[in-house]
Amino acid sequence: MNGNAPTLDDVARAAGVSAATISRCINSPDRVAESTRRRVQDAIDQLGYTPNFGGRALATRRTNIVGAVIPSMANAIFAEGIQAFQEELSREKVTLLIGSSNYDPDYEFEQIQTLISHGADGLLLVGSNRPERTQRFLDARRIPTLNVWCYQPGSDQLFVGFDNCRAGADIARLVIESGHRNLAIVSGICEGNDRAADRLAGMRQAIGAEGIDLSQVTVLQTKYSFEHAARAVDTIIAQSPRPTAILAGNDVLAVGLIERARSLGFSVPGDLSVTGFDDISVAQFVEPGLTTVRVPQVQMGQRAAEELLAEIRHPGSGKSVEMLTHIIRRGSLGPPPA
Amino acid sequence: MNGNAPTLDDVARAAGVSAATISRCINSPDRVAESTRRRVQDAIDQLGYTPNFGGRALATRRTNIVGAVIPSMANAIFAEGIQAFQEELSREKVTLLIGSSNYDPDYEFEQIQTLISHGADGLLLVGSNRPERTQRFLDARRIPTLNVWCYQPGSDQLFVGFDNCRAGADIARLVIESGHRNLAIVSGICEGNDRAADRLAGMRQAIGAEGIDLSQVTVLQTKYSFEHAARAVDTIIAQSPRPTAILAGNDVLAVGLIERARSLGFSVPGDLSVTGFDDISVAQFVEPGLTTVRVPQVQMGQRAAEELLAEIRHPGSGKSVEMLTHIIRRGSLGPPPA
DNA sequence: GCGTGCTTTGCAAGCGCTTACATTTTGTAG
DNA sequence: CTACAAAATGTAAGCGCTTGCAAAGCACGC
Repeated sequence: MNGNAPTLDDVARAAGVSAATISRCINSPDRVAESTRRRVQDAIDQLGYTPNFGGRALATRRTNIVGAVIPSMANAIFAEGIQAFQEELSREKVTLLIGSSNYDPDYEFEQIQTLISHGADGLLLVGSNRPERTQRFLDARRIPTLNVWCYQPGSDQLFVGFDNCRAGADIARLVIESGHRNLAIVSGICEGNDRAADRLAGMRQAIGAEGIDLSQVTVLQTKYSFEHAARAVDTIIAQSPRPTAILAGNDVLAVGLIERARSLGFSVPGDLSVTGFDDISVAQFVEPGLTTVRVPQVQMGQRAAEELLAEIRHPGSGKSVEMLTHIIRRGSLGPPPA
Repeated sequence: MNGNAPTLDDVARAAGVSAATISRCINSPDRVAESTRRRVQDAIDQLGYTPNFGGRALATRRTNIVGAVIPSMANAIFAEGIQAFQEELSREKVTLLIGSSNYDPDYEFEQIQTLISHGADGLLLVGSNRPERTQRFLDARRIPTLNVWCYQPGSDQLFVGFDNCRAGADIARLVIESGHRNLAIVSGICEGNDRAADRLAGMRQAIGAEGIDLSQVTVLQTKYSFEHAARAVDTIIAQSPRPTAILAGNDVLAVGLIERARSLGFSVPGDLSVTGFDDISVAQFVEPGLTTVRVPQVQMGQRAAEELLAEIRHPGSGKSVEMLTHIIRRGSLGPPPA
């Protein structure tokens, strides 16, 4: 913080009124006369005054900060949702403090502590299965917390998300309906990642329900990158009988799969169909376009902001919301080769 | 912040010492007797005490927060650099507060004010040309500030970045050396974006220097998205003589260009060469791979953190650093058609 | 026993802000 | 023109923490 930052008193002196009036000008402008307000505003602009956060936090016992911990900032999946979340917050003059956990529960806990100790009034977290310890801490502190990207009906926690399991089942069913019986799944790493795990579970469930022998379905778990997906392709095409469709746990993997398959000389979807999950922006620009599950990121972010703020302002008033996903059909899914 | 959070006084009472002693226990443990320290620590653990951030900020006039304002969180370009920046900061127990400006100078100013009023000890900003008003505010407050993604030798501001103009010239020169004389440029929007403007300027400069008539080179400025790039292609291929190479101001545009060109039946690079800028991860996965300028994002983020912290702790000690870019050659650039 | 210099602790004054309450100004009806 | 309510503004008491300063405790040598 800066030594020469102007304070309320400075502004008060400049405007010739008391500090209290300045404070009111800022926090409840209608309780102050029009003329004074203008004078005060001038003084504020003149001095470049900004309220001191510490002082304010101390006096109101509110920080107007909410924290979010996302698995990673280095990829686009969470970016749009977080952006929407932030926009919604800033409309309410609430600031967002972001931490990233690198998909590591311990690191997530650390980040949560940091956010709390910086006074976060509430927390946005991705997914829901976290270690005992983390949950205990959250409960003990009674921090309003909201989970996104998943939805668990009947839980006492707050969710704004969708049912990954069902969505996974939906896309698997579509693939089967297109005629495929030889399938492979390339999932993200499921450990510590309930979204990935649920998607996979949903896919398997649907596949089993359609009467396909699950033991014949290769499942590969792989890191979130084009490269890792490419390697998975090599494994899969070596199998016999060769799968005619690969279900990917997310779009990055799917794109990686497609690129690799094509550069190996396979036609997509002629020889091999591929589906994704997330509908990130490359999904429609890859050749062929990716058939995938559209996740309503932006609405999710907005709604999460609304509900979390509600919960913060009036504990108990935030509601869980289930969002719906739907499948976007593009060229990457076709019938199996004859 | 939580209503029932224990305070210093609570701990003091529990431990049977004064609040001052507790404070010292936390901030300079060696100034307090071993036995007391243990007793105090017990009380702290017992109560689950965490220092109140507001109170502390107020008293020390330090927050250990640094702010960053990036143009957008919704794309991957800044994500990796910011991630590195944050990792470096958290090593020093400094927290990062992120704002995004949506490429809008007014909004950027607003975000800067928010960050400052939340007590940011220093600021990371992208690019360097901002409105008079913003600069005045920054100067008046004497906030340690560091600019990334660009480099201006001889400025009194702090930079950790590279010379966009030179890099733009480099890639243009490479294209020309590959034999192309009919060029088009698809740039990002330059207004309020010195990186885009500098890249474009560098390209034009190099093109002129190679004896090509600049008035024959179409320059399109377009928004940052695959779609907008696609539209640009339509304009460019309608020209006569048709350009044999398109220089894009960034990789997203370049990828959009390639996809569109190919879906119109043009071969890349057979009929049309394309180059990008940034080297984002899709660049190597698009078909053909994108010839582009590699920007050392991660190092930039790390180094920025170091220098900014230095400047915060000892004003005047932060140094500007010029990073180097280099060209990554992939398949998208070839000789012009015969 | 006492003064000396040290370590350990407590006291109390803020840091900048909000807000309940007190006071002044203004508006309005009688 | 007065009386009184309502609106506008001021006063001052904290919010939880740090820190300069003062006081107290201690070991030591004389």
